[in-house]
Amino acid sequence: METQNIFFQYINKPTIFNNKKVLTPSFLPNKISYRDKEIQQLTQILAPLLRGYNISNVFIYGTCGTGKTICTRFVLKQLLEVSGIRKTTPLYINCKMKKVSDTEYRMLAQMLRELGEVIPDTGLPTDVLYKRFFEKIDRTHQNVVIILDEIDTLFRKIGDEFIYNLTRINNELKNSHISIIGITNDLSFRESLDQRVKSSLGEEEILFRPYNALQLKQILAERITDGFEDNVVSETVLNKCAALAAQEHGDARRALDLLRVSGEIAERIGDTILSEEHVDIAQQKIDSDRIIETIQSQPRHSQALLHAIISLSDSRQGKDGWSDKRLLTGNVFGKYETLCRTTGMKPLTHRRVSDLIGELDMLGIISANIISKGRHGRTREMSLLINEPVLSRVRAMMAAVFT
DNA sequence: AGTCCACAGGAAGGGCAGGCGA
DNA sequence: TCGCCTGCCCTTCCTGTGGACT
Repeated sequence: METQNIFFQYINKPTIFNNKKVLTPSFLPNKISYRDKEIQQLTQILAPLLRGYNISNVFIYGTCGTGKTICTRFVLKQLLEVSGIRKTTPLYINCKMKKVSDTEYRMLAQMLRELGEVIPDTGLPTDVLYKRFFEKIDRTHQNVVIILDEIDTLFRKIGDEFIYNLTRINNELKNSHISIIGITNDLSFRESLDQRVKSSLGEEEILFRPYNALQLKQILAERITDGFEDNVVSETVLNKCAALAAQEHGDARRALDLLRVSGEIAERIGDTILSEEHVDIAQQKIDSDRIIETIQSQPRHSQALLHAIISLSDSRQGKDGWSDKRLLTGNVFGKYETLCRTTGMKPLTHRRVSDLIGELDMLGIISANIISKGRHGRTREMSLLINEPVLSRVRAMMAAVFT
């Protein structure tokens, strides 16, 4: 008897998606709603490139999911379609990516790789990388537009010297020009910049305001038409996704994620129409997945540290008043050392663990504030920012890793 | 007012991995 | 192949800090 391929059931199964790509944040539509003014501003700034003129650096800011990145990509795509006197090359770098923008070396290496160069992870002096980068650009007679997404992260990690070097180098280029488009969610970021960087980077500024629920609804409706089969998404579900995302400061990316994940959940359980329950499950799943992925990508010692924090936090539950189990650096470090010993790991030093605590804080997994206990010294008091039911998933993950 | 604690966090340096050039 | 150089991760050493305690 002939055996059937195990994937047949999936091939023949009817899908509720028409084109799932349309529902991903990376999809670039032909038209972007409610951003005409911002697109026009950016177009005007970039337009001189077509005549071979140099352009100003641009600083784009606005909260999460307000269309900063997609509008920038949209305008650059349009620009590249109309060839100008001098070739334009966009270099897109997401500064939040680990192992990409942690150091000056890695940033330069990433930009050179985007330009087609082969660069080792380590071994070369940083000034050699600078030299190669500028030679490469100058040799090829082009306008390089460097888009630094989440530029605030870059500044926090490696300071402003890198950007300052990039902006200053235009004086040395004979045949090419570098422009920077800095994108950030952090509205207060610009105020914290060094004056000399501020003056060179923020020559032009564009502010993206959050979408309201009605605008989000319209944006979603446009994507639903292409993304889903007919009559899969009801008005009620559309309203719910738009309303939930509007609560998240008008985050369109969040709204799209909600829709797509809701669809995936419905499809997996064999439903042909999206319901509000699918959206509820999707909302939980998105939050949960983001945290789990972040934790999984951490080095083993960071995970052990988090495990120690969760264990301490658990054993504190139900106790009234502050006991010696408070999540203070000393207690957490003690627990971490014990955990390392039981699992055969060599514990890192107090100094290093202190930095790891800072990193977990920056990732939004824990909150760590410096407090003074007077005569009993200064320390950091931590609290977990992960709530149930995600915390249960994290506990299970930790148990699997450290037993 | 001075002391003291328990760290925070800066600076310097060691070990390792990897590239370069002779 | 080998010595030298570099970046990265980590340790070691050190100074600074805020507020309770004396």
